[in-house]
Amino acid sequence: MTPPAQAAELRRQQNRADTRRAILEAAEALLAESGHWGFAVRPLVERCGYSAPTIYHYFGDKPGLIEALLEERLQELVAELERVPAGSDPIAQARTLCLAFARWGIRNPAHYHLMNAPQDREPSPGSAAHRAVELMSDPLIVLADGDEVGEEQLILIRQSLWACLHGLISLPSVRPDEDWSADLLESSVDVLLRGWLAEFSDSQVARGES
Amino acid sequence: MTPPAQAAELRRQQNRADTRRAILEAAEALLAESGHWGFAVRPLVERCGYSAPTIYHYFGDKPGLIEALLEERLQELVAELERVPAGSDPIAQARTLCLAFARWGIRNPAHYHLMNAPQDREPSPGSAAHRAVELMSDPLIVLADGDEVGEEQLILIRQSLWACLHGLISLPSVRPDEDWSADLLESSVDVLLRGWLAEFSDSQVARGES
DNA sequence: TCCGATCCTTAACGCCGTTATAGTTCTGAC
DNA sequence: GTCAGAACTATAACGGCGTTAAGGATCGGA
Repeated sequence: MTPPAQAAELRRQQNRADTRRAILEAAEALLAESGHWGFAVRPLVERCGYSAPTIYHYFGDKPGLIEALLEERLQELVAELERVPAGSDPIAQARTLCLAFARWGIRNPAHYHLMNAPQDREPSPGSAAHRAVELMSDPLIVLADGDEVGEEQLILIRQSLWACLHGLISLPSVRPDEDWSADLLESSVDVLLRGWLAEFSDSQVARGES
Repeated sequence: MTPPAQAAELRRQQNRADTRRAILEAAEALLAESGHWGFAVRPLVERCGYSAPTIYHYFGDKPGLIEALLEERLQELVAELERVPAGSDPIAQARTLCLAFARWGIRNPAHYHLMNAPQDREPSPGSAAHRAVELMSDPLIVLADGDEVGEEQLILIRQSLWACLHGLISLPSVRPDEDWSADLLESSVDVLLRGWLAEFSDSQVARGES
């Protein structure tokens, strides 16, 4: 490729990145204003100055646009999760990870809702969503390696935490009329972790006795 | 009112009830087939044989139709909740109520989803939804009367149970790809109730020590 | 110079919830 | 018996949604 061609290619890529960015920023603003309902292509067309086929040119379809929107916010979440030290206590690590994840969801209710919408794509292996799942599973893997708890029970704990966190994140945004306690998230996570801990130290005792 | 007029009025009311029932039954069937996405007025028009304005004549708008749909299923839930004996142990009662509620939600994922949709109306005081909320709160009221736990903490427990149950009900229907454990609901409810029980017997100890 | 790829637009399609308009039927009063 | 009006139902449309077919403009490379 000749030097002027390289320069032209660069400029083209830059333009492409710029329009993508402009559309995504308008989309973020629209989502913040309108919530997950009300987030539609046509208002986005009005706001970003590009026509609908342009948006489809860059993102394929609406789920693709949402995927790009989520990717950005999920990178923030991944950064927070990566800041949690592995440490020696996997329970404390799990606690911190759960709180970080839930607080991210509560801070970004519309994004969280879109993440669990039926139109959601499978997270590709390189995506931030995939990385976030890996990070959330880390302390459970440590527990599994430590042989302190069986495989099945570990799956049960993971699913229980996941489901309850989902409820703690989504229900307050679904029922804004309720006066939600400020301690709800933290105390619920504590109760869950302590409860599950007691569950499998009991089973250890049981194993010791048998 | 003359006797023939009474008969005519009765016949009219019967016709009205019959068409309402026919529309609702078609709607139930459509919801069962298509899920909460895909539940739309036009397919219902095709299925029930009445035109769209007729449906709007009977139910006002789509949320009104959904409300009528929910009312029926919620009456089933209320019947189940009423069958739970008050007994002497409010914890055991709460456990049974939580499990009954969650299993109803898991059995009727589309109805449960519609119940928490943004278009949902406030439950009117006479509705089955209102009655269900009352029944779910019963054991917590007993605990409050027993003075075993403070008002604030009671709200916290109620919200925690509500939110976690919401997650345990809705997440499996949102993520059908995950291989959800059969024990998930029951063991999670147990962990939560035992955890909260420990939480406020601890605080009783703390109060005794202070 | 001209080809082809890229970028972007206008205009439309088929779906949705909803409603204006109007035709039919049946009730109740004169 | 007649006639106003209420109740019931239908056709056809409106505006908004996600999406796309068709075509024009721009621009780098042969």
